Amino acid sequence: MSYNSNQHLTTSESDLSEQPGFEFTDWMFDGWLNENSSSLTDSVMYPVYQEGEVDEFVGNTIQQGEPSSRDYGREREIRERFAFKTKSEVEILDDGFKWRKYGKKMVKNSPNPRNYYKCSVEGCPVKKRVERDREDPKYVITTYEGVHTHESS
DNA sequence: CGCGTTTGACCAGCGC
DNA sequence: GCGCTGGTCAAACGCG
Repeated sequence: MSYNSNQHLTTSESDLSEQPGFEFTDWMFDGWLNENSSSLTDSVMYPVYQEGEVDEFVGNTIQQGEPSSRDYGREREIRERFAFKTKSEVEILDDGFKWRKYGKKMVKNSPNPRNYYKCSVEGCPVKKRVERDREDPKYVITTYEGVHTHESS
């Protein structure tokens, strides 16, 4: 756990539906750790990697599936990974961490690019991906991978 | 100058 | 092998 939610406004349904951006909170970490997130109307977090199983977005729901063979090899390293999607006009959501973009890719079956970010804090291994929901462009899907080795700044 | 973004090149896995 | 794909690197560039 590396986020001090007291410094930021709390997430609420109204905040998320009104604001183009949103605030990252402990709830998101806790939700996935408890493996069952509470739900907000416009922002739902989905655990995507737990106990060697991979859940994937299928429309608005999650389906469990086999981990890809690529993931198998890295299972231990990327245990801490989760995704959530947020209704947002912008993709740049300030979650309290400093990110450096290091790549952009067009992915198959989606007209939208996927952006790759890395936490710019020295030695911190955390990465995230940001892309628009393929069939509902009003939503932004963010996937976090790893655990911060420091506090947010 | 220091740091972040952009962008095409590069790489590794997989399927054929 | 070859080509496709998703992920990363890094050189160039932009900007305070």
